Amino acid sequence: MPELPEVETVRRGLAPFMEGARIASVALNREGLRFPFSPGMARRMEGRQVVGLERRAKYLICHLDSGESVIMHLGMSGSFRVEETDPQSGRQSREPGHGHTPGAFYHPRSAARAHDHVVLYLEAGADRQARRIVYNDPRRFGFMIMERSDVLHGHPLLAGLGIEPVSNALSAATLAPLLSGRKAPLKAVLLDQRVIAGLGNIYVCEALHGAGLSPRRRAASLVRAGGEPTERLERLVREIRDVIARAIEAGGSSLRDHRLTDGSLGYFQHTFRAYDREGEPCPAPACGGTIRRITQSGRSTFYCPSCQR
DNA sequence: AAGTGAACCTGAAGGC
DNA sequence: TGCCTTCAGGTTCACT
Repeated sequence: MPELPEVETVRRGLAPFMEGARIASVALNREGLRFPFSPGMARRMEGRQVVGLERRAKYLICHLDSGESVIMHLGMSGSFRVEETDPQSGRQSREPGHGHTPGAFYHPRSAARAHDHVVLYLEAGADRQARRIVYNDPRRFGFMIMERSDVLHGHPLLAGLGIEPVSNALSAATLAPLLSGRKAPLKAVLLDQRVIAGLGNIYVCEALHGAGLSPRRRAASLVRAGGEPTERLERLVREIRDVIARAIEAGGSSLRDHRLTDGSLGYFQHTFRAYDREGEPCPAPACGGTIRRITQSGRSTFYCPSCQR
């Protein structure tokens, strides 16, 4: 499901409700997801205050005042929703608009749903309502595990991550040594989280189309023999930054599962130029080509053979 | 060593 | 209608 823009959208949706809130209780509705939940995870979260909600690549990291953090990943089909609960009864509010915080979203469909695996119950406070944060994940490729905050960086899941695309660390100069010598297709290398952390199938396809580069080209072909980045690599970096920024702005792409935490849809999918557009005319100016679909290392690639060389 | 493909799991969509 | 196949935004592990 979610690539970096979707995860960032989720983070922005959750942060106003979670940061500063205290976790009253936690319901784990199964033993685990892709991995078992950490031992005593619910108990270790209960009574703790959320001091920050951070994103790294496609990971969400929830920092608690206990000095522990929860590392979360949405896998292919994970999503969060925020529900307001009646502080008196603890049940769901029935009427929208009554006494709810401005900017807090009311969910008319508030009943528990299939695949609701984790529920965080947040305490009411002086200026906040009682709420619950519900994690739903039909395919269960996502996970939540706990780790001490001071050693988070060294956790095996996070330690090997590559360049964060929405940071100054991403540049042709930093990317060049990572592509140098790699004869795998450019598409495959851009999907490698150890190179750039956060890109997925959609945004790699879109960035390559924007840059006019073939997904089949060898990754090393964007680096000169001396290790210097080529003009093509400079262009690719600009496209990556641009497509990620525009997608975040649009609330991500909603194909099937992705929802903003208020239940609304991202709309970046309407601006796809190549992804999922097999057989359609290439939107590049004066190209006249047709978007093709091929398979590369088991994943669909969408590209225009005419303008992507 | 590096690159490819299968596996994990459920649900939606399309073909017949 | 219903059954079957294919595919899906990710990651890891086992092969070659």
